[in-house]
Amino acid sequence: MNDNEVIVYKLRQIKNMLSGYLVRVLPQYGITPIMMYTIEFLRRNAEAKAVDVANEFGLTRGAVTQLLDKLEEQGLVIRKPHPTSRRSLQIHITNKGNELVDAILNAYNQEIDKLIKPYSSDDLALLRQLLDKLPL
Amino acid sequence: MNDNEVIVYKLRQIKNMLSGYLVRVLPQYGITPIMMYTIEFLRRNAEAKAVDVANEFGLTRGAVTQLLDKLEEQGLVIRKPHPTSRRSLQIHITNKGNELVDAILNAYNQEIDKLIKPYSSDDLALLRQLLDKLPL
DNA sequence: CACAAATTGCTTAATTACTAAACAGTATAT
DNA sequence: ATATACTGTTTAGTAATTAAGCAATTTGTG
Repeated sequence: MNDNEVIVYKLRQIKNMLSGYLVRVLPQYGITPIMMYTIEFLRRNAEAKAVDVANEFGLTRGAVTQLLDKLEEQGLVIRKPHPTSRRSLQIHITNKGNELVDAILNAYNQEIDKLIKPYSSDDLALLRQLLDKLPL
Repeated sequence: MNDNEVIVYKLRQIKNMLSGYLVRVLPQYGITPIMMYTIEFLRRNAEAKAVDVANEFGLTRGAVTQLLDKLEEQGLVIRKPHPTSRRSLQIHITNKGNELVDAILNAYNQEIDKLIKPYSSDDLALLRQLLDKLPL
């Protein structure tokens, strides 16, 4: 295999490892991947409406209604009136929601840290430089 | 953010990008991620039984029965009698199954290739060396 | 301005992927 | 030989999702 093929293969392995970890661990926190991703998305986009969540994840608006129902039942988010449009929602993340996602991300990042444990600090700096070039 | 944090963040972005691509593209091929992964697993483990598929993906045996039903309906695999144990199955991937997965992997790898397009061949060699150190 | 068209969120019925539990046939171990 | 374990299947139920339609609101246009 040439460099290119090996790199593609390794990136897939990284993806499978990370996906697998999330799927195994999230049930312990009582939420699903889409619930986790939604809260993360709302953190990065505080002004996002329900329809934005639908577009971000390729869900229907109906699915988002029910997703928000569950998140709200668990006290992770609160639906609020939108400040400028009465047909839209503004979705507020509760302290509980933020703390839950922080805890999950913390555990998740520790898992990823295990991956890069073999690297020296020189390697890490080099890897960072290389990853910074990715068009993400 | 220090090197470590940036790397963890970038690895997550890579994972999200790859997962998202698969989820968007697989429906066009008429199969689901688990169907795709199952055929890939069976390619790497020609002697695998249904119960091995269940263990590999954390499914119940009942779920695998139905998964194989679908794969067989679409002509992607064939259940065969196991050569040594009459209570087990041997699962044969058809030409159609192999060709389908080849086509998907080809498209998928091209997508990943886009990611690493910015790299010079020196960068690629370096990146490969670094990725080779990952404990995967 | 008036009113048609588009947007937004919600509801409901159906679909899909899955589990849990029970079953039948087969293999293993004592 | 007989109990125990393994393998795959079936069935009923659950959870996440879509599609389609509704109501309220907003936007665009004559």
